[in-house]
Amino acid sequence: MYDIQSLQNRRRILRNFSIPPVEFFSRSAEILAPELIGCLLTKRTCGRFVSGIIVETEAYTEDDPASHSFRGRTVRNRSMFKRGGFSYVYLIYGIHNCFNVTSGIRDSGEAVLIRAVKPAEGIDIMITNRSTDRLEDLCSGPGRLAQAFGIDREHDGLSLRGAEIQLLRPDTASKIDICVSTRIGIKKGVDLKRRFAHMKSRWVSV
DNA sequence: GGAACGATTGAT
DNA sequence: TCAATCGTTCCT
Repeated sequence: MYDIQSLQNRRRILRNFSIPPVEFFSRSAEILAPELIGCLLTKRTCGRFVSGIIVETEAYTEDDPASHSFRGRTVRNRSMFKRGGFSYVYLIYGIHNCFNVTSGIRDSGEAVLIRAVKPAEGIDIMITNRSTDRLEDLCSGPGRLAQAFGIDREHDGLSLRGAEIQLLRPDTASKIDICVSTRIGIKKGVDLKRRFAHMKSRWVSV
């Protein structure tokens, strides 16, 4: 579908973002996770684009009992051991997909879970995918976000500097107030403060 | 081969 | 508070 309004909206959004260098992702998950707040996650789908500004993340490292990589490499978590800048997508509770950004060097087994974004582009697609038109419910939570973007395990292991999914960094560093807290929904590593959220954002989960 | 469980969500 | 739902992991 040729949609001049969508194209104009995309041009306006992309004006302030660009593909970060590989080194951006090669830092440890704890460093990268807060840096991803304010970045743009964008995905191509059926000739259109869905995108949003990241407002909530969580860091997972290999020495962390809550991390999928804690017990080493398996069939499911193998993407976590790629170098930084790739997707790690897994199914949770047999129902929901969760989207992660790998970080660190190759074999380090680190990733950042993207828990929420502020919808920016393709909101009509998100509404269709999510079967709700309540904007706060579209992408506030990892399962919701993946559903809104149409992300599933088919998108596991993709480069986030590639054609299908891109993670773009703002060109000008603006000061963002970030709230650090314990992570959501885990039973191990509960005391580690590795959740990062845009302060007072209406778009974060819980 | 089988059991237990999980980085969640939505309805009650 | 609880059910949904299934791939992965780990144990036998």
